Amino acid sequence: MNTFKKEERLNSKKTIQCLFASGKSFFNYPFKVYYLLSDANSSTSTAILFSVGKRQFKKAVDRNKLKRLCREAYRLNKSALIKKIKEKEKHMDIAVVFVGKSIPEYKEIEQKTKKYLEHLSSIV
RNA sequence: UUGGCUAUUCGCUCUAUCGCUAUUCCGCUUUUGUGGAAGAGAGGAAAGUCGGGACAACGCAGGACGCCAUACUUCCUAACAGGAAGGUAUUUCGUGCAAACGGAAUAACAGCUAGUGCAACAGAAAGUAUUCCGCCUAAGAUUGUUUUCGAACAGUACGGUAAGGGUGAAAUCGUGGAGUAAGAGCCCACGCCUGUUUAUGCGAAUAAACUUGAGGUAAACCUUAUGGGUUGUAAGACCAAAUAUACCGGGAAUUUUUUGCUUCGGCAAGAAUAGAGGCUUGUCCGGCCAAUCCCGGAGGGUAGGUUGCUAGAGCUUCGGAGCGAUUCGUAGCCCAGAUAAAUGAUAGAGGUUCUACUUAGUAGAAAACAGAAUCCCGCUUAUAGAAUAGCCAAAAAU
RNA sequence: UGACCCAUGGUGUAACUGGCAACACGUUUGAUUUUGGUUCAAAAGAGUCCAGGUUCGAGCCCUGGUGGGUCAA
Repeated sequence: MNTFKKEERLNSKKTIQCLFASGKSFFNYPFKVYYLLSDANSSTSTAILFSVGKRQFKKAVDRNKLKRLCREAYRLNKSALIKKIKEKEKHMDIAVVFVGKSIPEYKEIEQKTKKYLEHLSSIV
């Protein structure tokens, strides 16, 4: 099922700081992706957060909309990555930062999301 | 009919699939987790944080001052810098010969007759008025001439004069008359304005009579009246986990210490508790502040959860009170509660507006401002488009 | 979420208690020099973030907005 529960989201201050400090990153315009691989220690295999900067988008409406679109795209396309990580018995923290300066269409976001998910699964 | 302004109301709807957030019910397992079902899930401004409350914590009691806010009147409200009704002033439109009346808009609309201050440049003078130009020579002063030695005539300003000129944003009430040497609210009439009294009105005020003649500026200091303690839900309360012992509060018991004498029980003298200093809402008054033991809190560390948290100055219907803001009663309803941040995506149908084709259908396009974070009441700002009412303007028809 | 501050030539700052918006650097032109720099002489460049109001007169006072920044954790 294409669910997206709270456990799959990254919401601890400590782990987020750890991720940005010691995680690796790559660009895939309009996204910048941070990730950190570790051994499996919890029930879930991935935890992700989406971020849109206040500098690019001043209005809260735009930021909310972008985050929702990104989350929707991830929810519908994440199954392949999770499967692969589960086989290897690992855990991955991911942070996706939106770097672009205009709001793209949903289809465009979906394509880019697929790309970076493929990249991540190849790393695993 | 079109356009503008003001006020009020609304600000896309429905269906399917896949999700997210909490709630209720059922099943399985049962600390909890998991599966299914049901109905619910951003706004008129959620924004700005500009007023005002609710709620909470804090101060060692209390008082004075300071500071801040408000400012025509009455009413409404939990309260307000909000609203309603009314008054006054200004602007504007209409009617009218005019006086005036009516409509609309705007107003930080208490007090310079409480005190202090300020007014560049220009100008004589910017505030107890004053003589730069001008005007006058009546009285007094002074110069000259004449002289019947009483004075007369002609000048003058160091005399009189604020009517006129010029300067300025502003020049000591305005217009007309009387008056005078020339002039002046010096006097008179009308007007404006200040105060008092009377009448009407709850009141702001209005009207009449008498009186006064006094420049502007309070979004200058200030005065008067009224109100305000300060800080804010990241306030605060609780649980779990964690635990060296600085510091603080409360209670208990005593005074303590130095030197000298001693019969070792005490006695005598001095010092400390005074002052200074510190703490206490912005200041002052005022208040509190030595050491030992016990109890409690707190610091450090760990950084999670619960609560506060959403049933309320709540919404809707009907009826009453009031010009109105608003309020009273009755019946019904439950309407977001997230926490690195839920309220979304896709597809289809319909409605609205615009454009094109063409003549009532087809095709295409568009849909603003904007996202809860303790909650309410207002204000301000942003806003595609739609509806209703009033006013204004233009055009057309009758 | 709450509290608060600032905005003036291209840049950095002034402007007392409302009265001609000033200074430095930079820019341009000329002189000096074989040329450049230094130095000297001159010139241009703003109407004070925006919109209203008070006032005879606002950079300054008042109101509303815009943009930027600071603090509390």
